[in-house]
Amino acid sequence: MKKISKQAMARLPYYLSYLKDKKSKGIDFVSASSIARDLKLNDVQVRKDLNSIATNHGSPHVGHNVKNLIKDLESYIDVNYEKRAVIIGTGSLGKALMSYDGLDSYGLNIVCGFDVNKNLIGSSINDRPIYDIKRLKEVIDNQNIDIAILTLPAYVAQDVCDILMETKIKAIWNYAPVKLRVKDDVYLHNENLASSLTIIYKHLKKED
Amino acid sequence: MKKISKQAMARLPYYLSYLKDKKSKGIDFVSASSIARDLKLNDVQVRKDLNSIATNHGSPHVGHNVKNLIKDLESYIDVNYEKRAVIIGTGSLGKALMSYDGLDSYGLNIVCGFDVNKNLIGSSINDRPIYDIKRLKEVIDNQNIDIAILTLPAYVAQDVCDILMETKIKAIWNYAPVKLRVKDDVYLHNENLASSLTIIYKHLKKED
DNA sequence: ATAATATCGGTATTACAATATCGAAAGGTG
DNA sequence: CACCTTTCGATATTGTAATACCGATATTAT
Repeated sequence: MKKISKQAMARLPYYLSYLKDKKSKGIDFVSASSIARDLKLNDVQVRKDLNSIATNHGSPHVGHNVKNLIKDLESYIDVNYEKRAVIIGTGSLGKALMSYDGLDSYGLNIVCGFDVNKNLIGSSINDRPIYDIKRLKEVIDNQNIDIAILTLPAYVAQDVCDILMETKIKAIWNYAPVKLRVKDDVYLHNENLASSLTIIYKHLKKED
Repeated sequence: MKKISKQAMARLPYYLSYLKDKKSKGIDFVSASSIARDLKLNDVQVRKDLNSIATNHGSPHVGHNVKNLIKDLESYIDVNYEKRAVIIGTGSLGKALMSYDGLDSYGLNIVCGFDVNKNLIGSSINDRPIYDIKRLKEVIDNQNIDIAILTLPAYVAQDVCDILMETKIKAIWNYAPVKLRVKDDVYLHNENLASSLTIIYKHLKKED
């Protein structure tokens, strides 16, 4: 499998969703050109992306086999292998993500949540228990947790992150608006809803 | 105000959060170099970003005035002016975002939700009512809604989007994994949690 | 007062992703 | 059966954002 850019990686779920839709409509072949048209991408870019992940080539005037492409994408993204995650911080965003099941189809299993609030500890959201944050290391190490989703206030994020560095965690999906220090072997991915809003606002102002 | 890139725009909330933290600790001046160190960015990049949005220059060996920078960032991002939004599709993700109040401080007011499900219509989440999706145009046009947040299944997204094109909506924040067709004067911003997951998964696999 | 140092802003340069161009191959059309 | 169209993959080229470099300036230290 070839190495592809982050941006290309981010496009894969769009291809997957698009192809599943085509498959459900009984369409067996699609060309890179038509994908590009429908997803508003450049056709060369689509071909490059697909070539990086597909095991078979497309053929001129026919395109790619839809079922094979789906299989290739799913295997490349690795949706069929269970990834175990925990949510740290069950405030409004953490609660929100614990209630959200939309990533199930990507093999993500949110096992439980953690908090410091005594009133929340022991309760559960969407059938997922909330534990005392003191149990972080114990739970992560014993329950084979791969991913920690950080949905907590900025000022405690680094402290919790430091505790995580003592565990077997492999990746952190950070929603706090800070850049965290992590060990080299832990992958850090930053998400920031405010970043999106900032971009949207700029476009609102243009019209005013 | 100079034009800055999308990526730079996405960094602004990090600067803002960082500076507010410094301010709360009683720090009055901060250098671009130290910001770069702490946020793990390149110092030249930070200077370029700050120069684009700041009204005052920083001075050598002193840095920038924290309070002024915060003011400049807030005014550039436009957090003090209320932006009114609706959530379309109150499934698990829509419900999640309606429960989330973290964007209040960015001036985002989520006014209400919309759904087709008779059981949900008339109820409310986090004190925000859920209306019948048939009332979309009426509510958006009469209540000065700027932003529509789309949290609905991929196969209905374009249909709803087409209805939105008949309203006064100014921007769409799309969480459905499809690329929508919109009018030129409506700004479309795509968000895809699966894109982030895809990138994270790739790094998990490396270590295995 | 003078030297050392940290920081600034502006101007290259580099790196990387997106796009344009091209010849070849497969299928359809007159 | 020859020709046109669509699509392919490979190889430039372009465009944009990140980074490195450089001279200038302000503060601190000797």
